[in-house]
Amino acid sequence: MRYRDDNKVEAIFDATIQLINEIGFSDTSISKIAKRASVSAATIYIYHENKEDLLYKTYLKIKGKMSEEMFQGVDHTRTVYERFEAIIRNYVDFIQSFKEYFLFLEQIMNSPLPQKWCLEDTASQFQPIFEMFEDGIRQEILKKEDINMLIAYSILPIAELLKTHLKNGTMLNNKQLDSAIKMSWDAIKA
Amino acid sequence: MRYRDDNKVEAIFDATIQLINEIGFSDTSISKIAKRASVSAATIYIYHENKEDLLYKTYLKIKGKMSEEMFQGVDHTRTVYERFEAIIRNYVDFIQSFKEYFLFLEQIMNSPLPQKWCLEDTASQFQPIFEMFEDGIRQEILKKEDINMLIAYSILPIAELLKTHLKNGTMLNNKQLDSAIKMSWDAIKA
Amino acid sequence: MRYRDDNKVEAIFDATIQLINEIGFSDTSISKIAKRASVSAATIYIYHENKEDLLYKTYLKIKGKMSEEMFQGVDHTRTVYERFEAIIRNYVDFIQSFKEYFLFLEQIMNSPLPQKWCLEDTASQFQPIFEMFEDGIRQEILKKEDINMLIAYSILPIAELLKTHLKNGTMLNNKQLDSAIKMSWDAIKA
Amino acid sequence: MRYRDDNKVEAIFDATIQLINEIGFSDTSISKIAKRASVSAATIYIYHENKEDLLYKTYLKIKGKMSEEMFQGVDHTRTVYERFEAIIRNYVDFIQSFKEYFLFLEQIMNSPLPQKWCLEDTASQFQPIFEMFEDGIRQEILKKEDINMLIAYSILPIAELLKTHLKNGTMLNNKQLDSAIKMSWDAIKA
DNA sequence: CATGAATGAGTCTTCATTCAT
DNA sequence: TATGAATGAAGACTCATTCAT
Repeated sequence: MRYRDDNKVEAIFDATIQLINEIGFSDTSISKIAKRASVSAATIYIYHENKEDLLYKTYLKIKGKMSEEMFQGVDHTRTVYERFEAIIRNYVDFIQSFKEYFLFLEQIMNSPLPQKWCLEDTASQFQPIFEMFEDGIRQEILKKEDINMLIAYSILPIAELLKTHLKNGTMLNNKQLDSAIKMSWDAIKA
Repeated sequence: MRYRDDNKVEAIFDATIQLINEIGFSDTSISKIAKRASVSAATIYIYHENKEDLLYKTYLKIKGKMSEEMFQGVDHTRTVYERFEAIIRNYVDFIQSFKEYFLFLEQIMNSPLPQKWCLEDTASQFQPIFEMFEDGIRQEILKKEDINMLIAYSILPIAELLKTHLKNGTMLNNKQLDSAIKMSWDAIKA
Repeated sequence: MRYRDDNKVEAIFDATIQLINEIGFSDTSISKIAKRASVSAATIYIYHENKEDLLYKTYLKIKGKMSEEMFQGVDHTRTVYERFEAIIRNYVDFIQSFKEYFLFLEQIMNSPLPQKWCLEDTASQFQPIFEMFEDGIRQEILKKEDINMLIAYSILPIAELLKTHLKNGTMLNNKQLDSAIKMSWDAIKA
Repeated sequence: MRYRDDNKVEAIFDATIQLINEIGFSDTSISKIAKRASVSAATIYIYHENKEDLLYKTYLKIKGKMSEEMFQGVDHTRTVYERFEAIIRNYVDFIQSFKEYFLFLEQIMNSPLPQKWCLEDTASQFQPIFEMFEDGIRQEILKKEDINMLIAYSILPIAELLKTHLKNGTMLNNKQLDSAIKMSWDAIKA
């Protein structure tokens, strides 16, 4: 008996993300993914039940990677602001290091797929964000608003900004990033 | 000869938006659109060169509708803050009145299609936003930041918030909207 | 009541021949013909029952034109050889003056369409050829062979030769034509 | 994996030729070919890139078969006349044994397809004919004419004659064949 | 584990034709 | 007479998926 060939699995994962970013959802077929991954289309079905399952697993893997990167060095011993800044800087690093992952996620999140998948479960992965905001509210450092609102005003604008930069092929410099962090903080601070 | 039937054109437009929102890009086929619009698939090709052209025209039409709604009552005689609030409230009205249009746009904007279409031209439709922010900066009311940044911190969070509400089937109440507007202003004011 | 518009009829006729020569049978559609003829597809159905009828009428018209050209100045007062040479020279003139007609005919004649159309009737148009050969045989000037055979050895080679020239974009010069006529005569003379 | 099924390939080949001869170019569709070959339409695309590629490969295969048959027993040790007669008799055998192949070729050669395919390369397959004629001219046995002309007067009439017979459902008897060979020789001999 | 072969169902698109004007 | 609109049927081709090896 032979073992799971992680090279192939990885190649399929990469090909999927690349193609969806390059040509979009509706033009990305299993056979194109297979070709890009230098693998037979049938091989994909060894590791994934069907096309949607492939997308879902790809999505989960990226989301995992993202939360992993996002919360490095973020723990309860730090102040709310320290955690806030660390999370944002980690997020920016993630987006810039794994552009394709990020754009893939954006595309998925704006499609009807998440509805189909009932995605509450993944929320748990982002627990540290909720905790940080809750701590901030409790300590009266942050505005007493719904946490989704705090996210929408502090984290999402950063993502949006980077998205624009990625699409224009430009880079966000340190000064701009500092400004952005300041604006995020201004928007949510009490 | 028969005359151009605008009902058919409209039905195709509606069906396209509905289906893309319901089942997503890759599952929306011309024949499904035709069926939903109670029209022959061939009829679609009378009014649209091909599938992508159909999407593009649909996109343009919605974008037009959106800018039309967004700037009602917004003119240079108003203060920066008045214009700011009006635009945001118009935008919120648009999103809530034409949920499907909004979600369609989000889906398009996060796909690789816009890159293909080279969309700078449509920026002109949103001139009033740029003017408002430029005026605000000049009058030292607003932060001296890149305008994309101001947009990312004041307008997009609102969209994001509403997106969440739409997907959850909840409504944004007046109090929440007032808070949001305040947060937007806090984020960008000098 | 309006009258038959011969310009339109002619434009359709021309467009049909052009397209069939350029892109072939299977790629020539009514709508392409209509576009080339600057006419609505529906207009074609005023003058022709259906697509096959269009082809058939086009074929007949060309065949008529061809026999008309081929027998100019050919009558019983001339000797067999005179008639023979005249017919061949007329035929060469026809092919060179109306290349498209000729190539269209060749294409039709090598398709299964003639079988469908039962084309004995058009043979009568080429009566003078048969008479000439019959006279030649009776006068023991020509070989006592089946007339189709005499045609195959005297007239068809000329057509074949010109076909090659047409496809290469070259011209048959007078010397070559004289040689060809000599070879034709050698092949069939007693 | 499953192995390449040459029966399927052959069935597709046969079906293509049959249909093109029976109903012509424009009515022969991939799905009809598939049905006739008892194969899924998709299977055709495993072996052929597209419809035109299918036609082209079919054409090449037939042309190969034809040259193979045509030059059996034809070599330089034979006299020019011996080679001439052998080639013609082989050709006649080929046409009568593989009527469908022959008619298919005629139909292709009179369509615009060959122009698209730039067919000089296949000329090399028919080298022995050119060599025979060149030898004949050098030995002053044959007329000093362009070789295409010699072909047009000696070989093509035979093809034409057989075409007529095939379409009428009649057979060329030995006496007729002998006459034809004599006429061919008369036309080209010095 | 891996894959080329195979296919029914589906894709987008064009077809020949008719109809209302 | 002339034609844009309309469409069911069919076109070529690709899809996601399965199977035999």
